[in-house]
Amino acid sequence: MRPEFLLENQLCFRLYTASRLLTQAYHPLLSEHGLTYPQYLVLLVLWEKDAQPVNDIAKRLYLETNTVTPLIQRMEKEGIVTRSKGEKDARQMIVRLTKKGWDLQVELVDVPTAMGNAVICESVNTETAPELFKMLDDIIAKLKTK
Amino acid sequence: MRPEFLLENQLCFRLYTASRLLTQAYHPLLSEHGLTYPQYLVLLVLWEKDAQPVNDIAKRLYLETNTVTPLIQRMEKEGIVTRSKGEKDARQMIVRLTKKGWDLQVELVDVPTAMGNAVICESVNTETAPELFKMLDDIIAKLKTK
DNA sequence: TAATTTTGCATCGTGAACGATATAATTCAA
DNA sequence: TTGAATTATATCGTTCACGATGCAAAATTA
Repeated sequence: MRPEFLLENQLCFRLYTASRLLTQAYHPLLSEHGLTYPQYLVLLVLWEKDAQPVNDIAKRLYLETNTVTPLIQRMEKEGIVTRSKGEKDARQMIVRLTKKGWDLQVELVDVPTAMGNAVICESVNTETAPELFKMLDDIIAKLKTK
Repeated sequence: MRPEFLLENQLCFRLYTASRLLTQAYHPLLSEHGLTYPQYLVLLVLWEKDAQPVNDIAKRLYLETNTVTPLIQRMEKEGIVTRSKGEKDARQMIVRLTKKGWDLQVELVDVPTAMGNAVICESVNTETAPELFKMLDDIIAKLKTK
């Protein structure tokens, strides 16, 4: 068999696996507060800047609106955000944090550090992380054609 | 806002995004042959060693059987694999490649190289790839508790 | 201004992921 | 050997992802 067909030689499989396992590691920390990982990502975006249209949130996460719309509708049902038509542009749906959405920022304050520690190992540490970030950023930049 | 809450500072988001975008890059190459990326992963496992029980395939991919079972059922429906009860252990479901499954190996022979080239950039190349692989492998090893 | 194109969002269908649960076969222990 | 625990797989429900499509509002162009 050609060596390229070996799972061990494939970058995508590593990214796919590492991503899934790390998301799984977030699970207990987030489900405790009724959140999924993609919902947590939306919160990160809104904590940074509240009252954004669906499209801006989607772009920030490199997702399509057909993924983000139902996701945010579920968050609305949970009372984490509100959705209301844009005043300047009636096509836009502006997403705003509720008090509950802001409160979650306090409740989840230790999550980033906990997750950072979860991956610290011989080859990935405060010294080498920038290199890893650079490589992943370059891969993302190369692949996002839109 | 605490800097840890910035999307830019989070490893998981990078892995999640890079994984999704790279899987999307596989899409045109695979859908042409009626395959999805996870189905392609199952083929990689079976090309390496045919006639494996569901559990071995799942373990190799770090997935649960409740993900792999329906996935393989779909592949069976497409005529890519067959499923039959294990003779030694009647609980096992042995998955075997059909002729169509083996033929796909020839049809997809250029995929690994094409995907490798798709991510080559300044910081990720033949020289630096081993470092990236090592870091991702260490992260995976640290996270797979089972 | 009227007609056309583009944009922003929503809906639908399909295929993962994955927690929870069920079932049958095997193994282990009393 | 019988009963209990374990193992291998399957099923179910929910939530992403994402291609395809639809629709209304806005922007562009004739």
